[in-house]
Amino acid sequence: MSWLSQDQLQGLAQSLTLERIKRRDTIFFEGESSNRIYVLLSGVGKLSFQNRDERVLVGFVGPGEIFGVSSLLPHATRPFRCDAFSDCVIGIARPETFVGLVLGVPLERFSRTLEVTVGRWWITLQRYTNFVGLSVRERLAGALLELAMKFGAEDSRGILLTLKVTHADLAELVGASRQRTTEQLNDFENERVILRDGRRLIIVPDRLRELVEASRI
Amino acid sequence: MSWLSQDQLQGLAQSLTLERIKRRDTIFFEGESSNRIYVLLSGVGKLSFQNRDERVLVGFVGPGEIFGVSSLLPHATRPFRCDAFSDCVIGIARPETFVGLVLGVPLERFSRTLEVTVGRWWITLQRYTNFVGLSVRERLAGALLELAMKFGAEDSRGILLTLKVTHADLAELVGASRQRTTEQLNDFENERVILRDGRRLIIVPDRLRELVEASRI
DNA sequence: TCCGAATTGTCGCATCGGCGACAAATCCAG
DNA sequence: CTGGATTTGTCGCCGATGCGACAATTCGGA
Repeated sequence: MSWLSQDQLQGLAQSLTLERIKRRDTIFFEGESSNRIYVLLSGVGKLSFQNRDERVLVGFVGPGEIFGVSSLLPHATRPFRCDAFSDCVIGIARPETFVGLVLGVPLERFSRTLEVTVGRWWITLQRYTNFVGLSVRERLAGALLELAMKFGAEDSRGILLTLKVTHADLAELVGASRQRTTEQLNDFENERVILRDGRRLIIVPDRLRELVEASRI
Repeated sequence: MSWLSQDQLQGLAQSLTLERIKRRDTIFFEGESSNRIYVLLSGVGKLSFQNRDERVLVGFVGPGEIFGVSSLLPHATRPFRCDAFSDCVIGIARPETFVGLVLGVPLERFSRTLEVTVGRWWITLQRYTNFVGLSVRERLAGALLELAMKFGAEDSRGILLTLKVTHADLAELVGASRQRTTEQLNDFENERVILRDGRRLIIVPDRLRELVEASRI
């Protein structure tokens, strides 16, 4: 914790609420709204989430690390859950207090800065973690949906992708072969999940979302 | 760009250097040291990197977005390269100026805060993007190396993992089946890339690194 | 407009890896 | 110390997907 001045350390120590967590107990659940930030004082934490029927272990938290960071983003919910991998002692703080102490800036301002700068990482990380264990079909569905959100224009038939991406681009995006991507896109077209206007894609978000949700039961 | 006050917007506008980039030209390369931050004023950018022999497309950058964010972290190099996916107009700023304007805090302070809070996301994102297109063998090698860095203790024979992880844990971490993970760990043991002390793992980082590097040619 | 280049469509084959099933080894709580 | 629970080791089968090859189509610059 040597990144703080002596004063800051003292201030932080005072505003932390300490708690002991037994091995395998949960510190927070995925989907909860995030209004606390944590410091791991001793032990090891485990970040994970449930993707379809399999657990994805996102990473471990070591002593001295700060976690539960989604509380620093605007209107964020926990994307992962955190369990004690061994017996832990944690410090709990309100994000307002934490940011005020460490940076001397109001949380709201810091939040917004985070959002516009590292927000993309956040989104991208969620895409990648979600993709673990999913088939090409599902990864592609997710990617199309994300593209539609970002580069879509309303159309009578759905959302028109204003970005002219080749199948090879999409393949690189979802980590699949070009051929498989072509085949899957054709399947989607047959199922009316996407339409084509020349080489432009029109996405029917509702149908696509069904596919993605189906994988998230 | 509505997240800034009128004053801030003006200040930012003044300190941005504008540049036009033609489609397919590169804005920055992976591995470069990051000392500039960018705002995409028009066009679309593409973030990608080369993993072994295949390109991984990490994501697209849309108008109004800020990119090249690794320049906000201490001693960072670009993890991805950025190309203009269509003709672009970009604004370039020094990170010091940007942070001063947006937050009114010295860059160094902000950097450190970023590092201890969202730094883990950064690392994790790199792990996940690197894993795309790799075999279980290579993913496992990478994960072991990461664990050794984080939870390792020096040992005469290598790095002793102080974390007692089961094969099932490792499997969840790399997105593989438990059986496959067991088999691969045995292969590693036969190749003397890892050793065992009971159920404790001892990692020989040099050998393991060879495996990971081999995949990165 | 026209032609080479890029993109899309479609095979078949080889392989990686998931999954069920079960035995063996090891651990831990009483 | 001991017995059930957990973890590890090992099969065999099979589906998903990568990859090479090539034709058909479409695009975009001269």
